[in-house]
Amino acid sequence: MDVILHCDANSFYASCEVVQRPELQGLPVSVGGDQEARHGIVLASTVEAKKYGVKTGMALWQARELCPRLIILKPDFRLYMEMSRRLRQMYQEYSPRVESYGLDECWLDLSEPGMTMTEGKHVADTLRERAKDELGLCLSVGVSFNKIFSKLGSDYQKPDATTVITQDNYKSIVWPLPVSDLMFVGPRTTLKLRQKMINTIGDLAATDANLLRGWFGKVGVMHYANANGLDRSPVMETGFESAIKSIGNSTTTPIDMLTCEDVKCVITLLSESVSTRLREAGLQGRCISLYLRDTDLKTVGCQITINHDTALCDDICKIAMDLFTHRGYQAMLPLRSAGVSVSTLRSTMTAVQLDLFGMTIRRDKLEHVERAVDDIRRRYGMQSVLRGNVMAQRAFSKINPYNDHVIHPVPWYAG
DNA sequence: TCTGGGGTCCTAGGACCC
DNA sequence: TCTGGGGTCCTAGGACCC
Repeated sequence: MDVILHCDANSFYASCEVVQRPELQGLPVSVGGDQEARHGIVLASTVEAKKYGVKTGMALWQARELCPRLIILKPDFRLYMEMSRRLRQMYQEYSPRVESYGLDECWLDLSEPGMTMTEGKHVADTLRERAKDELGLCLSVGVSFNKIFSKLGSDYQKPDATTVITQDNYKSIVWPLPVSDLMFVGPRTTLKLRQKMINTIGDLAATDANLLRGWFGKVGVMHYANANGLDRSPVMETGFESAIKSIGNSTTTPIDMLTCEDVKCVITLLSESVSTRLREAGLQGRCISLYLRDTDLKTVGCQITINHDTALCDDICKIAMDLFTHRGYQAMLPLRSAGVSVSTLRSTMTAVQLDLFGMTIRRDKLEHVERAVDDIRRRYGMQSVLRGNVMAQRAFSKINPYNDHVIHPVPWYAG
């Protein structure tokens, strides 16, 4: 029988902090993202903080208004990654197929001949006990016959609960829930569905699949299948990692970017981080994207595909700046946020064609220089080497996209 | 002074080639 | 010379996840 568990560590970031610092137990604690920028948000909160209405995604200043005593901590991703690793290690004792979904969620596939939902629930309860005893973390677990329903089950009751959704009871448990509870049904889709009088997952399940295809394309067909318990996407083998498709950094600056020089400074910093991360991953790419957000929060993105792969900061920065200047984005100044990313990636191991004009040699030299800088920065910190145009811009030079970025991959789209 | 940052996939239109 | 179909690549934008 197919038995799939979805384990969700409740308030993961905040809980990790409390585990490490027991004196915070019982106090309202939140972990805040990006406190240096103006619009830091709440990444996670303890139960005590939630009592005041503090929620994930809320601006930090709003959270402080709701709860003046709120203790706001800087995120410590090293700690979260370590706790995440220990959790996964525990899960792996129960299944050879443990698929991570972010740092705090996993699917476990217990399917095998003779397996039952009852046994699945037993494993779920055991995991919750062990997580509490051995790691100090609280889990909510969904047990079901597919990934979508097990995920829904782990959201159904929290914190610290197991929910079992079977072929026999899903119509009574799942169908009365609002459509927005279904994975991949976000705010926009919910709104569109509501306008068509489709409010519950049951309503969605009863809607003609072709109608949904007409409204939402192939994603609509996926919604139909998910609502009807027809999802059969596999839980990936432990250790499976999907290929990286893009590497990028973006940042909301401490003060608005007012001039082209400001923008250049920020784009330089972003490009340096992206370039270093590409080298670390052994990747290079040929599609360079620029993203900008102005003070009205209007965002635009543009991209260009060049005729060679690159991981050079020099290239990435120059091309991103070309996009900025040659497409009239100066008109968007002042800017609040900017991003640079590289996609259409290839492994550096893949052989490159040598050109006849010495370009390859020149690029090799540049790469040597950039690698040397990587090395110095690894040893003495990111600020140990700064470009001239960056050093000149005091307000932006302390932005550190490389250190701030969160390793938090969320692959898999059931489409 | 109102949602940060890092990703993935899908779609539609245009360009270009056969 | 004109027309149509099909495939692929590129770009912008939308939607979703944690």
